[in-house]
Amino acid sequence: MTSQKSSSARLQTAPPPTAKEPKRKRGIARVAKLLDAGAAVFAEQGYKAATMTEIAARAGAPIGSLYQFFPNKDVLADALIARYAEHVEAALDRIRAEARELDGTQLGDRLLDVLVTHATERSLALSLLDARWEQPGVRPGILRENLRRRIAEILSIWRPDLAEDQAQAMAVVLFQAMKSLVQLHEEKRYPGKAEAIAQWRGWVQRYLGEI
Amino acid sequence: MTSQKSSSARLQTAPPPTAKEPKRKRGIARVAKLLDAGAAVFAEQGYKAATMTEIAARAGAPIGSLYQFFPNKDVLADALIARYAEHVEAALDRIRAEARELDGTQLGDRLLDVLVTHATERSLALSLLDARWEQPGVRPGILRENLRRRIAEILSIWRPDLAEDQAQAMAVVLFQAMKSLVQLHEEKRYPGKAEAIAQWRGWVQRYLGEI
Amino acid sequence: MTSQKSSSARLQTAPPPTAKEPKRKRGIARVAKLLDAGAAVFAEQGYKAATMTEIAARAGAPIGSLYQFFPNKDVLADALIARYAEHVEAALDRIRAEARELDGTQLGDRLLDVLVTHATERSLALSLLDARWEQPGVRPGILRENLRRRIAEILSIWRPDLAEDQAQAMAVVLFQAMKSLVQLHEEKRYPGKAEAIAQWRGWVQRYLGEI
Amino acid sequence: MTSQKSSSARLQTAPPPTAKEPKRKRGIARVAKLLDAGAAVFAEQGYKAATMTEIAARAGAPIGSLYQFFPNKDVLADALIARYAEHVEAALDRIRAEARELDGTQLGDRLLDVLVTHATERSLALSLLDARWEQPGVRPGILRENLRRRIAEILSIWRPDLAEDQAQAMAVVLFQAMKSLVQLHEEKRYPGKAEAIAQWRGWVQRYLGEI
DNA sequence: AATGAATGAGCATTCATTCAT
DNA sequence: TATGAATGAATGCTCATTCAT
Repeated sequence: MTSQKSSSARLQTAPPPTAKEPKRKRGIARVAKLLDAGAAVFAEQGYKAATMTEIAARAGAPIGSLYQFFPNKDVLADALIARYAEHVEAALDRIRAEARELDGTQLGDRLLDVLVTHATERSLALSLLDARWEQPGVRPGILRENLRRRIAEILSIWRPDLAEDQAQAMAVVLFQAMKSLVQLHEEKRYPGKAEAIAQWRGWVQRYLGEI
Repeated sequence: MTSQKSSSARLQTAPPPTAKEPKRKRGIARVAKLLDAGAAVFAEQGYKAATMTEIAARAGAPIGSLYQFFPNKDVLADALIARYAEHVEAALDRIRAEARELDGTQLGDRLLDVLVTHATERSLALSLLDARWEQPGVRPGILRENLRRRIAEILSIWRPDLAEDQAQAMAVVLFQAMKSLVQLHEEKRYPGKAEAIAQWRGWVQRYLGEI
Repeated sequence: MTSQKSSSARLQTAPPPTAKEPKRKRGIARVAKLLDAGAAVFAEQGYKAATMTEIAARAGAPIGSLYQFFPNKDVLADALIARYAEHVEAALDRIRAEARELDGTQLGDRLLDVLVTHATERSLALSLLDARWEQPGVRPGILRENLRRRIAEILSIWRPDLAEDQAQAMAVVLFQAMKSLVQLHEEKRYPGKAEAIAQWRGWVQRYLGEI
Repeated sequence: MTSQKSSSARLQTAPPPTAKEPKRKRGIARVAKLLDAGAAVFAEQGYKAATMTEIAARAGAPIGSLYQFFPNKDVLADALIARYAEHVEAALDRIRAEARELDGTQLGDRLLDVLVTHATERSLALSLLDARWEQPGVRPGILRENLRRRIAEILSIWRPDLAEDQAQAMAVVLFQAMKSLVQLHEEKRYPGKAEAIAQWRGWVQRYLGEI
């Protein structure tokens, strides 16, 4: 009575659903549109409030198409995280490659830019990196962990004499500062915004300069 | 968000629904319990995922009773914000009263503590102060604005020579730092947590010390 | 991300959903109507094809009401089985009480009547007792097992010298004969129906008479 | 069940969709595989729960290919019935050819074997011959009618002095007994299974022996 | 006034069927 | 002709809110 799918489903655990790679040109464009729409809606409304119907509508796609590629809401969210993670990790890798040649001010700037550029994804970042969402073993937590580790690595390359746990703690601080800057950017308009953002940057630069 | 379909709505503007003030002792206690339950559930699940039924259940109250005092979910959320605002504003007022006698380190500590103490409400704070909740004219934005203004006032009292827009920008930075510390606290457990929190505090103290 | 309900749900396994007992008069009547509608629709269309919407509509109830009492389709089906089981088991108990005084013809007739009377539930029986539906540990299988055991008991009381496994095998045969008679009754109209039903009865009577 | 909304349907009656006869060797093999897969899936899950996608997948064929030969689910089901009917009718024809030389025991055995052999199709038979499915003018009813008529013919040949309506009623009884034996076989495992099956056979043999 | 059953719009998801490639 | 992506109506189920008791 309980779900009972294909007979095999009773024996082997069904494979965890994953995003399907589009094969034809049309599909690739559509998946991109769906991801964009998903990013926008998740960012605006949060995971729970975002509706698959609205995401599909905003992508100009029928609901069935959305489900063709992303068999459920979780998978879509994961795909979004993965896409975002790629950007961010690539950016961090680039910084790492040149870390040795940067001074504190430069490194601070470069790190802060990682999350702040890509205006499109900035507000998604807020959702994705949010510590709430948490469910053990699920993506956002892994992403945060991952990013913090990469930042710590950059710090260790940058100042090889830094103790490992020092680098770790600093990475946490820096990562928080990076997210905070996004928050400062994203809030709609408030007195002192521009100046505050400038101060925040300066603050981070000094934090690294003092090492 | 407010759906409001009472037939009269077409003719006269219906009065905006508001939380009902409890009159008797019994009511006061019940409202407190409902608010506590609401805070807990909103904090755990977020606004959308929180259900009125669970909130009532967790308060040990019948659902009808919940609606007696809070005619809809929005009103409950607003009431939660208001209650939280009271705490926080009171705390800021206390700091303001003694601002003149504090040095940078002390002021930093005191400000940071404002959001971090009250462990119960800490994760609610994250929800409430989140820039994403935004809905034009709705509470969280007003609260943020309000708190930033008060912080600016404290700064002006503390360093009377500070230009007004300087104080304003610093207030934005400090408020962001305060929220960030809550985030650092609230995320479940991650390497470097304790040390990072300590560094964050030190960072804020220095920020104020440098003035 | 996966469902995440009340925080407790993460720790304790959520209690398996069960039918809610109606408390007020209105509810009792409504539940009865819902069960009748469910019986009709399940009987006509089978478990999978039956839709909750149609069941609610046929009971003249809004869908929400259906779910108020039967939190999901499985629970409704289980309740139906339970209701049916009660009738049938009671009928078998009555036969058992007088088994000793019956001759083979009488016992055969009485057993055959158990499933055939209650015209309303006759076609539900076909669904419920159907060996397909099967899913280990789920109701219909348990019901069949149960009924066969009771029939075997009746046989043992009726002819105390019967070996236990003899009684068991005979119970299987008789139970199958009982279900078959329902099938003979339920098929809409076909040549020879009345006479065939009579022969089937006679056949069963002789089967018991020969013991 | 047939939804049929081609625009032409409003003007000319659309020709009822039918299974397409495969022309080439490749097609014949593929159709056979599709039918096998269909039989398996329908048998396991029932008509409604079986999905065209799974049937195609299990046949290793693309879904488009399935629809090439069977323009909708009903047509596939009908084709399955037709294929099954052929087997069974052929088997009955063989019995008819030698009916005159059989005694009751032998005839009973031969008839019972008709549905019980072909283990693969046994559980499909349960689905196909099931009196629910009924939809006016649809295949399973016709098949049942057909089989009963053939059984009646066999009886008339076997005992030429049997009145026609006597043969008819007996055919109904025998056909029911044949289906019941399949049910006894198909139910997974239960105490007394083997012995009950033996008794059922004996019972049918005696039924015919008494004529 | 207090309660909790009743309501139904809305949500995630499935799947028969079509049709562009 | 053969394929499998695309489509959207239909399904099971939830939950804010109302209202009879």
